[in-house]
Amino acid sequence: MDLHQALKSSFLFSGLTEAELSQIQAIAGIKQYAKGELIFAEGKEATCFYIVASGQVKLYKISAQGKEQILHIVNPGETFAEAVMFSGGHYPAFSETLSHSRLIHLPKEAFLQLIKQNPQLSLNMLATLSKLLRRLNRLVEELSLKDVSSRLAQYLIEQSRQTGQPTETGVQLELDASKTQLASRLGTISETLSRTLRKLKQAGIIQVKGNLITILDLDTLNEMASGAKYD
Amino acid sequence: MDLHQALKSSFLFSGLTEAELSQIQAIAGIKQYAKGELIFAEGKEATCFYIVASGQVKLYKISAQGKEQILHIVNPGETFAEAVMFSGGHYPAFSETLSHSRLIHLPKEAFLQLIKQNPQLSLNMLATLSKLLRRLNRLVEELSLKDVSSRLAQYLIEQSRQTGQPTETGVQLELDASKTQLASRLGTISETLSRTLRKLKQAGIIQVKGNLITILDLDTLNEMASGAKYD
DNA sequence: CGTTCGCTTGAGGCCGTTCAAGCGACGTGG
DNA sequence: CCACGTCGCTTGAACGGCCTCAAGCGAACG
Repeated sequence: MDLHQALKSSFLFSGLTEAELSQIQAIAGIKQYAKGELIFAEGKEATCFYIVASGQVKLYKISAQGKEQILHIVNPGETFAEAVMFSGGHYPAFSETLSHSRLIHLPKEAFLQLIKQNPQLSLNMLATLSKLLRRLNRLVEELSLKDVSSRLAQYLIEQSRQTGQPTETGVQLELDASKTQLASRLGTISETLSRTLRKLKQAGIIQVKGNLITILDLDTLNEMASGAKYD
Repeated sequence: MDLHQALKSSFLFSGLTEAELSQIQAIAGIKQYAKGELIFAEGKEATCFYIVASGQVKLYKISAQGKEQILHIVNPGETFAEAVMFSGGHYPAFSETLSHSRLIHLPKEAFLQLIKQNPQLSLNMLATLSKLLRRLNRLVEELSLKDVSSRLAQYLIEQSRQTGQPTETGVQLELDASKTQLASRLGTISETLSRTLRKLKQAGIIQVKGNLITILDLDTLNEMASGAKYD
């Protein structure tokens, strides 16, 4: 996927004319990153925002004790750190590649000029930020009000909706990151995730083979995701 | 504060001409709410967003077990539920007045038209959403990575910066809501908050008199807020 | 073949919640 | 004016979910 293609495939730029895309392309750059490379640190001065052309990026926070909480995993075609253009001059979290990645970077000031001139771009950006808000809203809800089982159940359901393959026994899904990363995303640690998976497996709700999971009992899983207690 | 004044004093409408303000005023309505009144329920179809003219509003989620997590407390001049205009047709949380309040409501569709025609309004809205994102980012960080003592310490520090009064012994601040509400905002319950306050009091870090709190040892409080463990 | 890495499993402990009771302030009605 | 209810807050005891620490295991890789 080249720069032009990548820009075109991103939601943020949908509905723009070729001429407008060219304007954006003119200020964009692309760069390769190795796996596990730091893109920016929390608190660092923000100069640009990013689009993932290929690979995978995680946004995360770290506690004083070293525990990590993943805020978001960014997949190809998606943007991140958009919000730095409109408030605050510093990145609010850490960002790191999960695999070999190619990232398009767009300088903050130049892009801000384009937004001011382009109403459609403004509206797309508003929609993008709104979606982020909803996602974070749900993350807060999960962390504060639900236990690990609920969060895992909810994640499995969502993942199965997006990438699930029906099989004889149930819907099969593939974890989109390592179990350690998943744990961090669910606001817990790998040990606890491992135990929780085992619990669901022993209860006959799911089946686990490496990072392939088959949902055997969707009804019970739905109940758990809603926060009901499970014995 | 009348409707025109309230609109004018809101950040969202800063930098607009009188003519533009009139356009907004034309589609706005105002309504009185008693204390504890529900403004909208989570999942209800979203028809408009709101500005607080007077009073106080809480946005919150509720777990299946009945535990409440406050996402945000909205004060006069501030807006809420803006994001419903750009993504999703349903309110993502509950909303309820904390005191007798007057709220301006702006119908979603009509306001969207104004935004499309007004670049400055778009930019203001982008800035508003960005701030919300930052706030939620921090809430996630606190809930996931910090214990109750840290969260309380951070809250006290922020509150003292905003509304603190210097006294002989230290900075005095007033809790902007009941302790039960504060607990919900900090992601805990009133019992735990009560115990945590007592712990800080006994350690000589703060002094508590009703909802007046004096910070005696800001240095230690800062350490606690950063997430360092306290013995 | 040794090392590293991701994952799993167990034991132990802590933080925060749940359940329960008590207290003072406040408002209402007898 | 007092009795009684409610409400917000506090305190105690006990439980439980999740984290910490520690060890072991298989797979990948140099």
